Amino acid sequence: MLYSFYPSVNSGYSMLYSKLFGKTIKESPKDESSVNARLLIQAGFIRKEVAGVYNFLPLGLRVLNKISNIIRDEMDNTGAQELLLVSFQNKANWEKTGRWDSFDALFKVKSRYDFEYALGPTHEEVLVPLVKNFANSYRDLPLKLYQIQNKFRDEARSKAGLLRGREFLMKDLYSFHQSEKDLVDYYELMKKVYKKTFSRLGLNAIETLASGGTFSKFSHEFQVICGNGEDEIIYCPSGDFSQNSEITKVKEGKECDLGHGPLKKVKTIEVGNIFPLKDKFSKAFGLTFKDKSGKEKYVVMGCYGIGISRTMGAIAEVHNDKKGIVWPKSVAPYQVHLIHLGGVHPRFAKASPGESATSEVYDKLVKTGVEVLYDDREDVSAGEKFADADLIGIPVRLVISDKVSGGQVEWKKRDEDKTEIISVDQAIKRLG
RNA sequence: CGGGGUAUGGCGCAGUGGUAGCGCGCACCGUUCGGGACGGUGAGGUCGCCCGUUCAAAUCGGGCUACCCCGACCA
Repeated sequence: MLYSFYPSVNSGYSMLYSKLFGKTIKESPKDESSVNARLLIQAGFIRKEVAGVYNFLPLGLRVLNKISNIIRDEMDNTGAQELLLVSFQNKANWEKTGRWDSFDALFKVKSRYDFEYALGPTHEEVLVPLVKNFANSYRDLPLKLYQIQNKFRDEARSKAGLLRGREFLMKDLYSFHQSEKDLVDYYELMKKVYKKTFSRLGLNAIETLASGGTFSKFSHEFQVICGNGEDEIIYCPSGDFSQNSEITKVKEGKECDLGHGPLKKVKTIEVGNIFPLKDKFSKAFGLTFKDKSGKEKYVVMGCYGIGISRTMGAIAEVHNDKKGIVWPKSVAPYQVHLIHLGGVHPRFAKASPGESATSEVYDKLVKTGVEVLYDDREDVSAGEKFADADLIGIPVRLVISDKVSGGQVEWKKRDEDKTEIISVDQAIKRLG
């Protein structure tokens, strides 16, 4: 919560740029060419460890957490419960489903001794045996469990920054039902919930029919249109049809059945995917329950994933301009980028922060609960501060300089050119 | 996994046989202060790794590794 007793230092709500770990860099790294990686590295959100594996710096982690919390909110609203499963997984369970050999992106980890583990790329092999301990009766169903955790996949080729990594953050939810009918009801609900979740994240995700891979006969993907995406869909811009071009038999340009005009083919990023697993895994592990008449039946399952770090990459891919990232408000690391320009209090930063006009505004914003990144650097030109603010992409920029008088700020939104001078209180009202 | 490219200071780059340089950044001093300011001083590199050729290798030859891109693959 808010540390109001010590308002001028960093808290969960605020940060002094001079203290922020992870600075912007002027020239983007040459060994990255994807838009998301260049922007996110340049703006100080992430740093590459090895190919397809990225560290998240404080700004990046804030975005990741914003995304995660929106997803949590939506998942909890469907009656799901969050838990946290292991990354080191039991080899025997993977052999039981046959995926120890058939899942080719599976990382296999050997210990110095005779142990061997699967490094979790997905969690059916962990959760289904676990659920077996607790769900034995129709009274225990339906059951919806999810987690947010790093996944590992031994991709032949990682690429495009956060869009295809070997280690990435993912939300995976698994549902357990008495009947296929109950699964279908929840599955249909999740389609709506996914649509809404992505919309809250600032993405228009198109529900798309796709293959089921090693999981099921078919699945539904949530695809965001982006020229740099690696997927391709054929869809109706009016929203009643979309299929992954891997499986569709329909051709681009064909008239939509509902008369909306020609179907289009576009490149996309897959940010979510849901599968009706049915009894595939319950059979493998003997996950059964007793129904009302005492008959033993297989539990019917579904699973629902959202690539959280990939979604962050997708947002950066979609929401940017020549100057940098333009974060949607809901996932921005901070709501306000506060800038002080010389003139009002020359050398102000050498005085204790609480004494300058800008710091007073900063403290006021923080006390009100507004998340602020305050560029308190001295001896840095206006142009550089503006350039950094644009690069980082926080939705609202507030400037205090000799252009504004006491109690006022200059307000500018990241996605607009217009600036206006308003009172601090007005600014707070707008941010509320 | 096939093909292509790259590897020199924190970042971006130059340097085709004689012992490494520029811009940015960083540190200090001064001047600046609304769109990436200026002057001065200074720190920082076993030139990805190994082997070889040579009196001498960032530079030539061989091998390896890492990263990026295209393709194949991809809950």
